[in-house]
Amino acid sequence: MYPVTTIHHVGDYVGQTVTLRGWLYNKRSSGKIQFLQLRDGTGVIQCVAVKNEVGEEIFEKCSKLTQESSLIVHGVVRQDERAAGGYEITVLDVEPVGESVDYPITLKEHGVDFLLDHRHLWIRTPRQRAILKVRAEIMRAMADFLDSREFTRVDPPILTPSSAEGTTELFHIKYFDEDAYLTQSGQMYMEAAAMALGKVYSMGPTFRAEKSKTRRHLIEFWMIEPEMAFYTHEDNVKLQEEFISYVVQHVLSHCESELKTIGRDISKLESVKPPFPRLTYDDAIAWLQKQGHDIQWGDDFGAPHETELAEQFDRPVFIEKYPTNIKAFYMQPDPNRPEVVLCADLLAPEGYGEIIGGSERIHDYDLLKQRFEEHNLPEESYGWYLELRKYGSVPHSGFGIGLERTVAWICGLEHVREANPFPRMLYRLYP
RNA sequence: UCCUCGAUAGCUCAGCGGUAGAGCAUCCGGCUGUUAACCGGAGGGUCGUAGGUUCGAAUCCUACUCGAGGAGCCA
Repeated sequence: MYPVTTIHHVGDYVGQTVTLRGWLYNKRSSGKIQFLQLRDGTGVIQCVAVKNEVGEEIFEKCSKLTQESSLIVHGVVRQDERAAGGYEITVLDVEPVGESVDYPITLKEHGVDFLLDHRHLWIRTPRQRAILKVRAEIMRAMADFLDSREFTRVDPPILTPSSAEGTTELFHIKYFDEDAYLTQSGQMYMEAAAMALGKVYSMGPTFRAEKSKTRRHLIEFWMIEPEMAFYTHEDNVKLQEEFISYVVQHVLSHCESELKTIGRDISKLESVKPPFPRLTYDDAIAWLQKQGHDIQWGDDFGAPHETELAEQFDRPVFIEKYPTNIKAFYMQPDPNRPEVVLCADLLAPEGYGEIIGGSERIHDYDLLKQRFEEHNLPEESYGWYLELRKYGSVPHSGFGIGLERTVAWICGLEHVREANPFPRMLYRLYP
């Protein structure tokens, strides 16, 4: 019996015999020597089997292994300059575990459609593994940042009686004899939680039944939604830039090899530190008009507008104080200019678009009740939300960050579908 | 929902009116340092579906199906 370890830790065992367990990523052979590329989820390492050294029987076992067969390898860890990761294994013995016949994903090129149909296998490749590691590290950094600032994680429901904003299409399901919808945002519940616990955040899936078909959209995606009692718009924006900067710097220092595998140009991330540039909606419209765009005050930005605005800066940019009537009903009007609201969207650089939407929320009972009437929102569904303003209401703010867009930006991905392990897209529910 | 593009071997693609092709993968053989290894050989096809034009259609036309990229909406 030899110590069992992982590829990530073989450096601690140089000169010793260890046991590794994993899958055969690739194999090259040359008559009397075979090179087995073993992967175990923590990395890839080359295991060398020489016929004269291991003997006929073990050499034969190696030659029968096919791509993605699972196996246990016993061998000596050796430092070797020729190896990609710096270490190699000299094979003493192999134990085949599960065979793999006609593995569909080869090491050559594949099309997107084929890869998505085989997503359950595609995630085994080094690039996809690296993206999933970065995603996990981003979520860890987000939670660490918020936990260290005394936020409490609260999980809002996924089944809801109706929508938060009333605009987007929701997934409708039967809830026994009632109608229910899959959540499109936990925000309203987080507002209730903030009145109970002060500073809270959620992390979970949200659903939009929109027929969106672009590289920035998924039908099911994850949001992180912090909500803070007594926070003003200004406090909110400041928290967001510290939050994003912490996450990016954390990934840079913890995921160096993953970012390299993905091929990310990390010089574009190093500058992501506070303060972030800020434009008011007014400034942004004026700037776009100067660039020759046909856009008027009161219009919302399109994707090309967002890209052009963000391209001016080397870090994310806030666009704040949008016109009241193009934003959600619950946003607090600017006391000096009621035609705009105290909100900010954060646009990521390099054309990744909006990654955060946040605002100060209306805390006044009468104003919120008036908004309900203006937007024809049924009080039987939203009564509880209005009631929060009746019992010790306080100014409060929050924001929602789209996880897949953040992962896509930090990893430099072409499309958000690679940022989710099993993406749900228009026309794609399998696997 | 709209606009654009695509569908040929398991995969990636070429062929664009006259006998269905290549590389990779698979199988067989060779090779003691390979890095998407290489060299030789073999098997592998209802050219997305339906109809039309033509002496003849993978190729031209029409419809449909499926997918991709973009727009709108959003995170």
